[in-house]
Amino acid sequence: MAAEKTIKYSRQREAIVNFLKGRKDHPTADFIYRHIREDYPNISLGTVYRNLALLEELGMVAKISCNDGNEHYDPNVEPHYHFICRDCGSVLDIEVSNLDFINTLAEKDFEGKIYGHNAYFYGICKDCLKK
Amino acid sequence: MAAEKTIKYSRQREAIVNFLKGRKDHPTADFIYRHIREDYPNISLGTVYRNLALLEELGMVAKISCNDGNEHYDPNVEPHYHFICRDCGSVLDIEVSNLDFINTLAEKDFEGKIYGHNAYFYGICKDCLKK
DNA sequence: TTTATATTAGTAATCATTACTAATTTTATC
DNA sequence: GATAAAATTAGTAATGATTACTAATATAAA
Repeated sequence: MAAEKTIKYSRQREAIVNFLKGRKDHPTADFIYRHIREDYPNISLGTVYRNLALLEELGMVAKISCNDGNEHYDPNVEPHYHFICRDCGSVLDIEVSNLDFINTLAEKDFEGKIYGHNAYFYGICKDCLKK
Repeated sequence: MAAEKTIKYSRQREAIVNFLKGRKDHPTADFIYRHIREDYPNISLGTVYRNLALLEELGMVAKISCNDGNEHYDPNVEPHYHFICRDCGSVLDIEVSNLDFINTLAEKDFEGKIYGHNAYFYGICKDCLKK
């Protein structure tokens, strides 16, 4: 029997959610920490990690592992694809038509069961193209 | 001017390459270390990491970051797709027809330049389906 | 063989993330 | 509004994967 833990409000958590919602680049925990510090100088990095993990558990935030060694966080939990800029490293949303049919393509000669996929696109973002 | 470093043979490196070539599951550095230790009890984990990095630099090994927190290594450097089993966590090759056209789909309404993509398929592998 | 240099084993350092703990906040109840 | 139980926090310590350092060893060319 899981002892459900009731969740109490915290300003730190609210600040984290608000900060995330205001960004398009899916920052890392450390980036969030350094920026929220401007408003809450005493917040600790552990609090940021703990809340991000909780928010993920609650389905309010998605963790994006995009192979740069750091976890990024996305307030948009709807399935969608990401683009990673080779120059600046930022992780951006990219709108792509539904690609679920590639699961069927992949399952064609595969002896296991495929439930889903994850895809990242690589290239140069709009801002870096200008430079 | 880059001072090119000549590369000398080492049995440890050879053992790493051979071990990797004999596997289908793209092991982690630590897994390779633990197995090569059976033949070379004195090999150190650092040697495994250093050689894997060198082999990657030489284009003889590919590093696969598949979101399970550990880097996996693949002796097949030709572009191909991977499958990750939700049960046992193993990373397997999966044969899929060329999917480069999804780059074009993704670039449609995107203001940057797309050079490539990376996709992972998730599900249950053949062996775990049996259980 | 000799000699220069790459490589190694072993260990220490780094970096992101997680765990721990006493003090503080939140929130339900009086 | 005061009280009390429980969640949350800040601060710090611990973890785990990976990288860096160094003196000793292995390789390869002369």
